[in-house]
Amino acid sequence: MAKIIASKNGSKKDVIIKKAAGLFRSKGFMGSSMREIAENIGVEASSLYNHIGSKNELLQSICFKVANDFTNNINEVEIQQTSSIKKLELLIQFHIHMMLDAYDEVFVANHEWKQLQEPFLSNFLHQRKLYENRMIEIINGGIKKKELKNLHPHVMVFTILSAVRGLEFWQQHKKNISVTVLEANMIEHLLKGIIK
Amino acid sequence: MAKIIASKNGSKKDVIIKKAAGLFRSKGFMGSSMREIAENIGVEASSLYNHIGSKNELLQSICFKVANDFTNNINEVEIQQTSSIKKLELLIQFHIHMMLDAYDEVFVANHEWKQLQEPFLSNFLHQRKLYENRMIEIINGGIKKKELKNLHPHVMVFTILSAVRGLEFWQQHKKNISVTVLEANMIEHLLKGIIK
DNA sequence: CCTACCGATCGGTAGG
DNA sequence: CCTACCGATCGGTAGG
Repeated sequence: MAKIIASKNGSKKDVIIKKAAGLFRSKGFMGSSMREIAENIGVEASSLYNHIGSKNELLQSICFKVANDFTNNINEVEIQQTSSIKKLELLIQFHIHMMLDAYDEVFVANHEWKQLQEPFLSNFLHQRKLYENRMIEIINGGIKKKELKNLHPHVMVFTILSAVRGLEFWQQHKKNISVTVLEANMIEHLLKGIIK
Repeated sequence: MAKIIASKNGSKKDVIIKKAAGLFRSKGFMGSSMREIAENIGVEASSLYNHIGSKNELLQSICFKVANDFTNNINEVEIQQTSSIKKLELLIQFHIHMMLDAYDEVFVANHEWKQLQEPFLSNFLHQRKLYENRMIEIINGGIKKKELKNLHPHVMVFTILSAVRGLEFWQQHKKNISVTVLEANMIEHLLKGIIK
């Protein structure tokens, strides 16, 4: 009769979500069973249902927590009185830090959102679309003010967003490359290129 | 008693693999059943086993076809007598074209390789590691010849590799952006940056 | 190529 | 929180 131990900054539900995020990242949503999550925590699968409604609800919690974090950040960035370049830098920085602080969750939101059920799937995609559009607006502002090259804004946005997702790989090389180097190098690369 | 129709340039097995790639991309490997693949083709699930050995074998065929295509390309690029910049450009170009010509397969190789069984999983990761190392060597050459900035080669490699993966998103915007614009913009961005 | 079927495992519920 | 269990679905096989 083991028990789920709620931590200081999280309910039992949060403990389950955290374990689920780790498992969903390493084995995928469809490849992870409720029995595995339960085993990881030390209880029977059926006990989980005292704290959560369904497996899909776990995925929803993970995906929207991540989406909301990014939305909140761009809210702050948008109102700053600074150049478009600096705004992009702030956004990239936040993506890098999210990837380090909430690796499992960001990974799952990036890879498993397709398994979301309606209406959550549509909501998630809508929120991501809005985020992209707001990035495009920042870039359009930069092009108008001649801060940025006149490249296709949409291409720039998903080049940047995709590049920061590459930090998933980086998790395996943590020891060799420091966060500071990584951040500086990546921002340099994505803003100023690599040709000398 | 429907039959699998082999096309001119592919056996019945190839037809099954192609359908599987499409399904694995849209629903994930674990989220796709053999019954769904069969239904897509118009036969019963058990009939598939006259042409293939197992579900995992389908994933293997997809992942290694893609891996081999990339390996063959870097073989050709490496021996060319040209600058490191041109070599990177050729590699990026090939990634873009693979993403367009074999979208499903590249997507599956990128997202579902984790579901590979041993020893295929190790082989796949090894092959990818070799590819990355060869890109790093090209970049190191460019740094020595002062063609490229002295940034961390590994960070450059996965910034580039991740960025081209962003073309997955682009599939949804095909109508608005031409391949030519996309290719030129992305290469400009990844090599020379976006700051004016 | 199909019908018929196997054992295993799944998400989830009832009831205590 | 657990035991016991449900119906559904899975990958795969036997046999024709």
